[in-house]
Amino acid sequence: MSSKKSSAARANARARRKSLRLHGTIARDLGVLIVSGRYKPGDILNGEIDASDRLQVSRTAYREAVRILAAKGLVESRPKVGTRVSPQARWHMLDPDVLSWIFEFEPDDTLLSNLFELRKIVEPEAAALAALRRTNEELEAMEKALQGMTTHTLASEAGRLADQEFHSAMLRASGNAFIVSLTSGVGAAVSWTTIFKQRHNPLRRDPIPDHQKVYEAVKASDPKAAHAAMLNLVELAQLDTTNSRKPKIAKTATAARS
Amino acid sequence: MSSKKSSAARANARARRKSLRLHGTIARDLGVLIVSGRYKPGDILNGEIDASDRLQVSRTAYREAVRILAAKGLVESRPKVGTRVSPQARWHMLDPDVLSWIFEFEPDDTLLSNLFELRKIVEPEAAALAALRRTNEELEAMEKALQGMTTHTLASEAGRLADQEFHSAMLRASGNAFIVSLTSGVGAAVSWTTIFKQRHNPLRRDPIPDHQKVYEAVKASDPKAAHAAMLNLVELAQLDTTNSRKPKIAKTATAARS
DNA sequence: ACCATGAAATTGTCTGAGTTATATCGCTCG
DNA sequence: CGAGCGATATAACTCAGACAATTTCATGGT
Repeated sequence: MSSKKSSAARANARARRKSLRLHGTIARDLGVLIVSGRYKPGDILNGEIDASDRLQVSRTAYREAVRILAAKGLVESRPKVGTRVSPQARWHMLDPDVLSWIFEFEPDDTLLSNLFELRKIVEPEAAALAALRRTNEELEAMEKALQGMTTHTLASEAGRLADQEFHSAMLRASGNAFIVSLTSGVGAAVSWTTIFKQRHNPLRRDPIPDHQKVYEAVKASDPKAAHAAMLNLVELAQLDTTNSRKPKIAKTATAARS
Repeated sequence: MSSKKSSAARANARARRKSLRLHGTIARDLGVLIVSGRYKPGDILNGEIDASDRLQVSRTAYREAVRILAAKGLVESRPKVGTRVSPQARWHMLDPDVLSWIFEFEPDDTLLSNLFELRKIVEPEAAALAALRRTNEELEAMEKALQGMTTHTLASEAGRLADQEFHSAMLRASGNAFIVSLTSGVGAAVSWTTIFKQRHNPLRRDPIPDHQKVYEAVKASDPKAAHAAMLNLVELAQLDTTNSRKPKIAKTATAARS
């Protein structure tokens, strides 16, 4: 009786944002615990029965959550030994969910700079490819995104999405399916950049002209110029996030460890 | 009665290689059907009951398989509508499993050249970073892999693994977690290169000296030289796979795009 | 023409039982 | 004393069947 009534309440309480099912929210919760370091590689999760019991969910839901985590390389489970957290090298760091779980809290400085490092490697080349291969359709998508960035303020939700869409369209225009699949990574970084800037840093300069330059180069089918403009754009974004951080001693993980 | 006896037989028959569980083999089978184009984006899979019935497995196992596919971006399932194949842009192309499913059969020419395109972008930069950041441990791993490539023939399983390990160690030495997570992609390409060469193409030239050059540059902490040597290495590998294929109409993506 | 209401279909969740794989321990044998 | 081998315990794995929740779609009322 009581279990039936509380069931709906619990489910509602869990499914905060988005339309996540129960197994989805469990996967997300566990995933965040793992990528945030609360569970460390090598650790063994509680058995299915204990864990599902503790979370007040059925073993089915818990197992499906674990399947999701395993599919993303975060855990590995074997009979008789249990489900253990995989070493970080096996994690699918560029998986959109893993990435969003990492950015759920203020991410590690190292990880953030690593992400920008990859962006600086890939995005300029992607822009160069886009200059050679873009279709008119993709070009229009970029232009539309640019317009979105001007009409809405950049700090707003709509502005942030427009920024993401600009970079996303650029990757799509590269015509390379593997580069396209890096969209989520770029999006996470873009999103975090604006959020961070909004919180800690007054608008340093208007980034729209920099975007415009990339667009123009792609429109003119000039790979070299597109490469240079995109590299410049990403470097500026990185400055906005990493440069002016408060020199905190140890806010999160470092202090809690050992 | 009969169901119990046949159960073990069926499971055995499915779990061909590796220690895949039932849900794993189902996920793999469905995944291959999707990435190979047998199921196209927008298609809706049979309902859980029909599907699990057809495959002679429980609904639980089938559902867990679908969870895996959903976690990799291949499908999306909603109540009342069903489980539909996602557009290719949402697939996690760099997921190790997705990649291996793609390479299960002779992969698409376009996809293969796209993968090499990404390698040519990332690996040289990774080598340059490795030249700056490598630890002695990682350097030793590279040297060990090089030795493995010389002692075993390259066409052999051991030789192929050594080749993969060389590139893997290089990415690890870049010190960038996101670059490390691209290891599977590089590994798939390397693996496919040697397999293809073995099948279609007599050994064009000894690739070991080219590997050696990269290693020397990294050892000497010379990023520019490492970059150049790695780029050369990847380009030669690409030649081995793409160049001497039957001359279809168009070589890569350029023609397919309007 | 539009909005509300209900029914149908599909995935989602739960329960409890039985099965299978595997690490560990203890035994025997060399 | 060490190495191989078999029983055992423990975890994940699979199954079956029921019920709940969600969303689409049609239907009827306004």
